[in-house]
Amino acid sequence: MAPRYDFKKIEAKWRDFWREKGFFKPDLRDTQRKFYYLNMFPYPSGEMHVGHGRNYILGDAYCRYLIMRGYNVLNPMGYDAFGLPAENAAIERGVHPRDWTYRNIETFRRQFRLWGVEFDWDREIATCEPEYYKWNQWLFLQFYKRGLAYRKDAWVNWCPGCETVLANEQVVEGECERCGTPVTKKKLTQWFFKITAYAEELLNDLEKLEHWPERVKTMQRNWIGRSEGALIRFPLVDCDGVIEVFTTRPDTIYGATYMVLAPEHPLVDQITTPERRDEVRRYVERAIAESEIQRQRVDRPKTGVFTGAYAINPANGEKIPVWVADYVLMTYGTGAIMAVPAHDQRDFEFAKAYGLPIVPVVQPEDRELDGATMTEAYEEKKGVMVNSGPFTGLPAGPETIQKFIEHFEREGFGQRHVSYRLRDWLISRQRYWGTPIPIVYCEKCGTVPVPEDQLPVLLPEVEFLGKKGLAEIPAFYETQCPKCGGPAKRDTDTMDTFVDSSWYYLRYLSPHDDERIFDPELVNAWLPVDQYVGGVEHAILHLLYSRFVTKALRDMGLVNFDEPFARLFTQGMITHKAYRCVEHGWIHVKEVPEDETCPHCGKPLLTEVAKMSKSKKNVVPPDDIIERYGADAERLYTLFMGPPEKDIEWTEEGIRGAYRYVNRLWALVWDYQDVVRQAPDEPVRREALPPREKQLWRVLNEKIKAVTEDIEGFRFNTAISALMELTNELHDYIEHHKGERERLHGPLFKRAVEALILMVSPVTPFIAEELWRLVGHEDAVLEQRWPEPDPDALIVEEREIVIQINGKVRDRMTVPAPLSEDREQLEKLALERVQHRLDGKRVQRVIVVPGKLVNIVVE
RNA sequence: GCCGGGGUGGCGGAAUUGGCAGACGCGCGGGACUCAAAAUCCCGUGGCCGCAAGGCCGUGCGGGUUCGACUCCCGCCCCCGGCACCA
Repeated sequence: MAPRYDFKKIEAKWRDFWREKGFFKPDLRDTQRKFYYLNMFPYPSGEMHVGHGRNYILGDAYCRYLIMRGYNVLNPMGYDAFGLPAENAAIERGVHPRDWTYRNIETFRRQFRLWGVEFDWDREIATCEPEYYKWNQWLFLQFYKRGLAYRKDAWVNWCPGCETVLANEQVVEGECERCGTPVTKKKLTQWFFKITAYAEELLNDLEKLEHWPERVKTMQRNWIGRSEGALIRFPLVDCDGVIEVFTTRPDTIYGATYMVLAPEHPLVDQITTPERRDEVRRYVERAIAESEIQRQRVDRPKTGVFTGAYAINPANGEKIPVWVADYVLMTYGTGAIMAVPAHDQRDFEFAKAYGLPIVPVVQPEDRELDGATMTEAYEEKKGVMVNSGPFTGLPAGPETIQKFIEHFEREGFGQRHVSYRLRDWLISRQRYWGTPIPIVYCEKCGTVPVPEDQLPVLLPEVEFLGKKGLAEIPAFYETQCPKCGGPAKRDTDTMDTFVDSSWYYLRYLSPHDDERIFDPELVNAWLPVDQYVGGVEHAILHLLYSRFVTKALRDMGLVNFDEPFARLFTQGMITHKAYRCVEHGWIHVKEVPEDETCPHCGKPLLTEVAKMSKSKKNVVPPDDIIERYGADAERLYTLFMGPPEKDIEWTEEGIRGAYRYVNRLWALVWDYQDVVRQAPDEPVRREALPPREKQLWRVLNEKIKAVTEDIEGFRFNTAISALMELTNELHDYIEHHKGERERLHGPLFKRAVEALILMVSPVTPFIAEELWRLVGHEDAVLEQRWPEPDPDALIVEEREIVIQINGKVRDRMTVPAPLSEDREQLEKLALERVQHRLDGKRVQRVIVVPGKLVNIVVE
């Protein structure tokens, strides 16, 4: 009888072993078999839960596998350590964000160790260290030099909850991505990174990323939002100037019956006639005050006001009124449109509401459009151009659109233009816990970049100030101009933390270099990252910014690749039931009794399956799981629970199932360790094996093949099920010989058990290391070679042939392998075999699929 | 509305150049061990009919192609994610 599987003792025994042996430290000079594996680095918030494990356990298992395959694996870890939650937590607890952050980092390190998740710890980085953020500042200065960082006065997203501005990417359905507060607009002077300069390339290069999930690429395509069309200038009547519009339908210009400016459009004030001024001002003020959510509701009625001004339609010389309406957005195109109500549903609704003329210029083939009776806009590009001057009679479509644009270009009032939804990346943040922007404002010299040799601009060492930023710390912002030495003021904003994470994967190659941002030689040798893994929530934000920064660095000559991440895998979330009592609110999962009633009042609890969060009190900490079932069981369950890209619910039953398997594995190897240890180390020859042994030999090699292929494809769930099948097969084999160990085939049994231990080791490294010693080895599992299938073992001597009648399985027969390829023989044998079922029925046809089946078609 | 992904037992999920649907695990039922329970082990487990042998039905719905469809085609429904007054 095996002694109890004492996971605590075993895991404690091996916990520091791999680190001490240096298995996770690559030799960076050896790039022959290099593999750069990377998990998205975490934000160190409190402590990790089992959901975080999805990411890191997967990565650790994959890297252990790669090491055994002989790869030189770089798998580093760090912390995205700047950010607002640190400030908020610090405000709540009265500790400095730095202390809170470092305490969390300490917890994360402890948890990684408990999990057996190993990295090259010499490369650990934290973005809040001056050693790191100095290079954020350096990067900013390089961007500034090249015009990729610029300051402008703009309407920006403002989160009243976080008291800071946000990038467009951080506004989700009108709300702050972080805190959910409805976002408002503010006009501020802020720093931007010119990501739009790379819009076209960011879009086109998505095609190169064949190993990225389709949905991430689609999301980025949508986000970039390319549309082709034209810019057209409409001269104003009675005053100088023009209104420039962007349109994707230049062919409908003859149907433009009015124009609309966004409420924030700078021309609004200039062109509004005195008698309309009050009304326009009221409308504009109200529109600007409204939140983005209210304004962006698709279903709300169109509103607007007439400015009193007119413009000339440059195509036909007609005078058309200029309106202001909030359905036109200042942030897209030029902030102004030509309105063609007959062919644009939004313009149509507006025209109907305000009695503006509707003039069709595209007539469909099957009906006659009439502006007076139309009930909706005709948006299709099919039919014939009408009412369109020299274009009348042309077929509607792309060719005609081109002709229109050429006409505009000849006449000089418009030109071809591509517009993007993507806007420049606003990087200023009015917060303390971030990278100071290395810019000084001098009354004499203006905007002056901090010289590179004066970096880093350090965050001031202050008692934490609560919800106040650098703007409240004179000791920080009062400075001298680097150019003239006169009194000057520092920029008091910090950078968006997405700047920190947009290049960290480059820093891992030389994390402590204080001469330069990274070592280009190493970076070019090791990048792009071979495999990047993280949550899909970064599909746009982090991944788009990183792609942009990589391209910018390439154009500076610092890197020689176009894309930072060759392969991307997005793992799903782990969810858990959350319980709520109508009276007592969220109830912690640990306090919920078996019958799912409230521990305070006994009422039945409401349940929902949700992402683990402190607020819903449904967080499962790994520490508890490891205490009760061990890290190996948690790792096994995490990888077995389902396909890693899918969201999945954590259950107590599931972890128990995994624990059972680890126990079974322990007992199996323990009980038969002597058979393995004493077996002669001789090759297994298939021909020499008795039938049951032949089967074990075949199954073993099939499973080696299956497990290997599954791990390569990140299908750990099916890899583990194959390992379980192999374990079951071994049990069955032992059972076949009634557990009499002298009847077991030593060399074969040894091969099978050892392959099982090695193949399970990426998933359950602790027990694997222990079992490996138990069967008589002195060196480490990570020093072993990954098992290879023996092609000879995969040869099948007999095949089972399915016999169908009319496509339904009716019988099966086992035939020698060579015979299974003989169509005529198979047909004959099958007919004989099912003769009794065919009585009297006429056989019409027989389909034979060699090696697989015979289908007899009757009547 | 547009784009992407998906829908298979009580549950998580396997299976695709069209060829045995439900691997593996959970749960459940039965048995062994035990004074008893837990743990463990063994057997069973898609539904319906049948004592059984066996039969019928079955991969969201409706059609189609095919000897044969979870898999391919056409038309729908539902769920998840992204974008959305983007001109």
